[in-house]
Amino acid sequence: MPRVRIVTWNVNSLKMRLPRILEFAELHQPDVLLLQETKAEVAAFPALELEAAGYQSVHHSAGRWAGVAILVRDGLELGETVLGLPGEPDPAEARWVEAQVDGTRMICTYVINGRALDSPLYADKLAFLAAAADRVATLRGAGEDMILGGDFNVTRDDRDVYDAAAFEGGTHVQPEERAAFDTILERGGLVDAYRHLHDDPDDRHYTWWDYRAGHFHKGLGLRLDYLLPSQSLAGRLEACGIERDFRKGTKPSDHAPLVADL
DNA sequence: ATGTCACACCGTGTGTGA
Repeated sequence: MPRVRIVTWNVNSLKMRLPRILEFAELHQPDVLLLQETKAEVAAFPALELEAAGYQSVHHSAGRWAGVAILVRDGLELGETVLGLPGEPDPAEARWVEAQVDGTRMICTYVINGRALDSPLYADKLAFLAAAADRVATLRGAGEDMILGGDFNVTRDDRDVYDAAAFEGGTHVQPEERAAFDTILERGGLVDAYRHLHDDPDDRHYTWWDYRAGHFHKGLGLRLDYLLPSQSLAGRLEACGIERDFRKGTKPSDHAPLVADL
């Protein structure tokens, strides 16, 4: 695989965010984009606009909610695609899509939020994370290199949370969620690309900020978005960073893009 | 500040999901 720039970005509606996505593509020239929360019907997917910008795409749609897509720059080979995750709680929610890109499997996921610890959706979240671990273990066993990226709705440790006390008793910070995340890394043989390059005890950089109450302006965010390459690819990591500028300006998503060069 | 944004629906607001 030649040097690639890969991006994960929860865009919170592809339709609303298309101008910012095209702006981002023009500025940063990514080779692969993993997009979550497309919130677009199949027929509403802006394939022609993306083709005009130089990208082929695969979209797994759930209509008005969730939805994930992989965009691949012209010149890279977009091969086999897979829609859905074996064993996921509700396949109709469209939270997992895979595509072979020049022989490397790119995977884009939007993990179930969970809402609250006493919600059935929280059990579904843990089940989804377990199914993801099974899937990456299967792929690893088949000898495949991969890059799994997306919005995991989990922080890995308290560095990833602006105020751990404020989240006590809530989702996104629980030890069982974090353990489920670590199991994905272990069983898939994957590396947290951002932490691989930025592991200072005081490194506090976030990828999501609530739209409300000026949280972005106040620096109150969470690190929820990840790029997880196979260990065999991680040695080639040159850079991994968060493009905070795309959380600003006109009609931003509540997530910033996470970019890795490898 | 319980503070915003985006979706669908016959809608000029309300419910749902984040």
